[in-house]
Amino acid sequence: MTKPTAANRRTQLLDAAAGCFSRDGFEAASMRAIADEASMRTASIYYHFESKDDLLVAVHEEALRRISEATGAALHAHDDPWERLENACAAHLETLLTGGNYFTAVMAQVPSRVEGREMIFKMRDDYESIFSELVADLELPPDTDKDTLRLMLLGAMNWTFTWWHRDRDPKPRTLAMRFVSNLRTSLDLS
Amino acid sequence: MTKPTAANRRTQLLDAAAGCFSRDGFEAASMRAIADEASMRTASIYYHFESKDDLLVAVHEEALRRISEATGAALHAHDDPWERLENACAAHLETLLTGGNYFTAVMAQVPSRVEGREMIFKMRDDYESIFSELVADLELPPDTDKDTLRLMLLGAMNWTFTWWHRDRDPKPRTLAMRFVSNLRTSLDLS
DNA sequence: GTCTATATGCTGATAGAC
DNA sequence: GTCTATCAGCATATAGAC
Repeated sequence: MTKPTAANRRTQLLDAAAGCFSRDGFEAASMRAIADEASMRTASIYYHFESKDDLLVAVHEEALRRISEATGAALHAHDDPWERLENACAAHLETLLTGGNYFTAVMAQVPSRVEGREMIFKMRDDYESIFSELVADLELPPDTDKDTLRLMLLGAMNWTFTWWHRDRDPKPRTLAMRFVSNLRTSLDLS
Repeated sequence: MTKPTAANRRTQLLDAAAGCFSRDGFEAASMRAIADEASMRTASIYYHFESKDDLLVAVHEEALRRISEATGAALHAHDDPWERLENACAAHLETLLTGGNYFTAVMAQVPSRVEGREMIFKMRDDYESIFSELVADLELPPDTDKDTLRLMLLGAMNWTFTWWHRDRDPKPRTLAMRFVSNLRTSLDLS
């Protein structure tokens, strides 16, 4: 039995916001709907959060905290740089695709007028720097552009949320392995 | 000197809609703003389009018509399957990144309540089938999953619109070549 | 075809009681 | 901390004159 505290009411509200943003999109989600889903009145939200924009930033913070933790854990699990990359990709993709509302909410485009937009982009960049390090440790052909490689891999992974369905498509880990394998080996037999 | 006709007023309206959707996002863009940008009154829009949703579908139609034309033209330009793929990717990426408002508008998530959502997804699928054919023609190692390969490539390309800036990053064609090259050759030197 | 005028409803946010 | 009540504004869409 948990006592209701300011902290867990805030969490409850954040969950509700993630759910609404993820289902309806940020603009179409209303403060009323978020309040409903958290069993509160609209006005009560403003005790915990300054504004709707503030709520979006907080959802991003939580999502990036979670995925940083998951991907970061894979970082020191192996010696071989390619294996480290594989594992980080698997963690990234698993979190993204099966991590629930927070990630669906975060993968949408951030509307241009949102206060705190810059902070959101900064948090993303910070997280993605994990992949810069992973790619930097690879031994690559001298003409390979490492930025392009990192962005290619992140793009392939991040785009999956537009098409991936749990019941139809390969498991996130399988997908991650295939992505890395396609890069690592030569696909040209001709 | 062009006479104002229903057809070119419609085009003007479509351009305005693409601009507003691309700048503000679909939900945040208002019919007033679209009308303003087309130098009309709000009510006049409804002579040409049934609803705001209808406008979004029309913008998608036009965008997909344009990119299909560009990418399709690259399809028969070469004999070698890898060269054909390279060229189709270059065309896809060039159109996406330098094709203006229509593509910025189309790359955003389609809100779940939009009437005509299914039609939009069908148009996308139809377009992307070009890449299924291109990948089908490649000679690949027997354990390569062709769906994963296609989706990986399309993901890498489509995600570029979240980070690419004209003044900072490589030209679309260069990027496309690097993407394909990363797949075609082996990156693992160890 | 485009206009003016307006219906109807929902929006984010605030004031102030409890 | 949460509530009731409400503000002021903007949304999409329609009616009907011209």
